Amino acid sequence: MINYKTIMKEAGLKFTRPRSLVLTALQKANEPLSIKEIYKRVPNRIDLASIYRTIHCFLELGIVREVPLGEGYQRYELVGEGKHYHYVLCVECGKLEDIDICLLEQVEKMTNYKILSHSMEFQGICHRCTG
Amino acid sequence: MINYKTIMKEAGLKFTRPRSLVLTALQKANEPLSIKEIYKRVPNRIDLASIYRTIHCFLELGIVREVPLGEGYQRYELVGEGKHYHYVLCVECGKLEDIDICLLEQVEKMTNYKILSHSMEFQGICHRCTG
DNA sequence: TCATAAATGCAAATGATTTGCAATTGTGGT
DNA sequence: ACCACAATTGCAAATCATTTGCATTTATGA
Repeated sequence: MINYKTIMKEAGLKFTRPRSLVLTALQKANEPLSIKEIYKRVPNRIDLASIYRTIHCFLELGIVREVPLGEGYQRYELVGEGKHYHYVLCVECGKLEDIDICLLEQVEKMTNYKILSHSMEFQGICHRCTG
Repeated sequence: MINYKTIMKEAGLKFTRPRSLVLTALQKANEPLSIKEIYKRVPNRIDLASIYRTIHCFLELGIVREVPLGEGYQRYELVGEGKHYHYVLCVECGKLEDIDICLLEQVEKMTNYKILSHSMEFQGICHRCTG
């Protein structure tokens, strides 16, 4: 179990109510959430600006990663311990599935870069929608 | 050599001056361009809205692909014949390099989706900036 | 050359994200 | 438990990317 409060304390940041609520929303979700979706899932209507600020803070801490699905906005998900996902979005029915591949290490070796973040998302038509 | 004029004609679209100029800008570029960069590189100041519309048209025709680098806007590049690229962006110095890997077929098999588009971009720190 | 649908430019609208600032709230020390 | 203070919030307004409506212009094929 990751102790987010400790992570934030060590970074000299406060563990505030809005931050806690955003974490909970992300933990409960079973897919990456947009800012608006987080907004809707958080009780007591936290301000949108605070959610944006919270997410940026989490991105810097490495708690959260960005999932760009080409929808015109970003989605975010908890990084969790080690393992992470990539997604296929069906552009017909909106279904989102995760794929279990990642090239991180391969790319670090190929490029000689220290990779900080990456995205690898696919858009297509799922088996059912293809007919 | 790809004949863009023919492609467009066959799709029932006009090969207009703005479209031609956007194509030229993309052909001359050695990296994916943002809408603003295209705007700046096109002579005679085509309207921004026309560039957006042109790019959408090219995306539909499959002439152009979207390259999301997490910069807050999109970049676009010509698809060319067959081969395409993925990128690593150095967040320190802004250098952009391409990587020669692609998982398209592997993912189509794994997921049983018809993949229409995908992104796979990396952000990190290049060898020189790491020191 | 002409007719006509398609495309453009302009200005205004939209949607996502950011920012300034006064009011509020965790946190560490007492 | 209380205080002091910096960090954070909420609100409203600003910004930036992208889209849209509409009157005017422009390729295209007859």
